[in-house]
Amino acid sequence: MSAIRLLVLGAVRQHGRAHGYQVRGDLEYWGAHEWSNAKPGSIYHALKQMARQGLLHVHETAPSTAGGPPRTEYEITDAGTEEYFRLLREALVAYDQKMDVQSAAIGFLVDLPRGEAVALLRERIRRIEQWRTAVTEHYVPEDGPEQLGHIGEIMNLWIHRADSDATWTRGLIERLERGAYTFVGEGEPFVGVLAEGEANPYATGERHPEDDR
Amino acid sequence: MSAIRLLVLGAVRQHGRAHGYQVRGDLEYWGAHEWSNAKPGSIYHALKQMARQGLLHVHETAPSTAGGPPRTEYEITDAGTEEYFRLLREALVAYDQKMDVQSAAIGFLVDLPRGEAVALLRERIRRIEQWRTAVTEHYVPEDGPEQLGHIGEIMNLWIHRADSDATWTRGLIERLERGAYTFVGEGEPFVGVLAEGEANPYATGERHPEDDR
DNA sequence: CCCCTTCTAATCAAATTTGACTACTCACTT
DNA sequence: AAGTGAGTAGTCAAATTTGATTAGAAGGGG
Repeated sequence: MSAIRLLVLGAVRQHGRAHGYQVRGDLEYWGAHEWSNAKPGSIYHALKQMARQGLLHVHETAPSTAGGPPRTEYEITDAGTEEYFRLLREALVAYDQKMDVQSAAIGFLVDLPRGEAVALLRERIRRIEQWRTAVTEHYVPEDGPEQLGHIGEIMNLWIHRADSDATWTRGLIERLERGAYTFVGEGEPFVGVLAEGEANPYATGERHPEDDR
Repeated sequence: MSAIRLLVLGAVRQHGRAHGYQVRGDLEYWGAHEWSNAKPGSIYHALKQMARQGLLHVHETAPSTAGGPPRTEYEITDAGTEEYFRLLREALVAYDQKMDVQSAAIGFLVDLPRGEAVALLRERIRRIEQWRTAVTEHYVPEDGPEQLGHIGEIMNLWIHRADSDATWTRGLIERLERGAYTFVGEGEPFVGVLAEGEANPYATGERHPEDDR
């Protein structure tokens, strides 16, 4: 699955109550439109879908205070909160080549108690190592890896990525154990949302380097 | 874009003439169903779509020789071949966090002359470095990276990945320059396809470790 | 001979994603 | 007074992706 549900749930939750454009703004602030499918269409779709599934509650609201069509506000429900934490925990432990879910999870990491975050990251490392062993055993033919020819390079790439990812995760754990960042219940939380009316330095249209792909 | 078009075009091209199930088998042999969206539905859809766009030529063929519904065979057209090489070159130089396109490109690397492959990989490194610089400058706020709080870890992860990817690419270039693998025009090519009737050791259903995600 | 499983080959509905487009307001300019 | 551009908020059709399901043939056991 993609990261869109986690991202949208998390963004709505941080605001308490948010309309689509606000969610979109937050995710742009995070740079999420660069590394995930957090584009307008996907965001609005996810909001509607999750509202239908009872994860979000819909408030019909007065026409916009600042131009544009009337906006619909959403609020996270209990079921939504449950789903949010389920997705977050899963995203943290799951090893996957796809960056989007992992990046989203890092963004919401501080919603968990520090201890649990560290524990989940350790579990992540364990799974990466397990994955590595299994893949190595599974994809190396009996007659030696040469049998695969250049196709073996694909596996090589996976392994390299997995190792690099494990290393990075170890570094993060270390930083967290040294007390980096403010986790839930540790005082004034860091909020990655834009204040009302604050300009978004990373908004779309400013041209990011990645656009050149 | 996803890797499905490159994968399907490349698979059909290697066979000269192939039906959907054959393409599916090849991609499974490569492990592509693990790291890309090469699932039955997507493969058959891509075949039809690319046939409509003139990249593939359709042969209506007699009912299957071995059970199941009649199968449709496809052959790559000149336009398809052109598109194939365009996609392949693009995939090799483009830096993207998503593994699927890159893995697919590595799988078809030997369809290019060795010299060009190396040149494209060098260009890839150049782009990764450029991306790295741009991202670093762009996402570090004036008041120091601390402003971003734990959100900065997302950027940290990207950078780590980019560096690791560049390192891996350098390693591959080195191996290629030492003469590894057989490229187009260098004699008997390595074919990553299943021979008629050969059992697929990596087929779906055998349970791969990654399934545990 | 009938039932069950496996393999072959593909299709379909539903969900998601994309990219372009609509429509409205405000602040300026010509 | 009309036009332009930027920002706000969201919709829509088309394309793609997912996951389940269909359906025929072959093989084996009872």
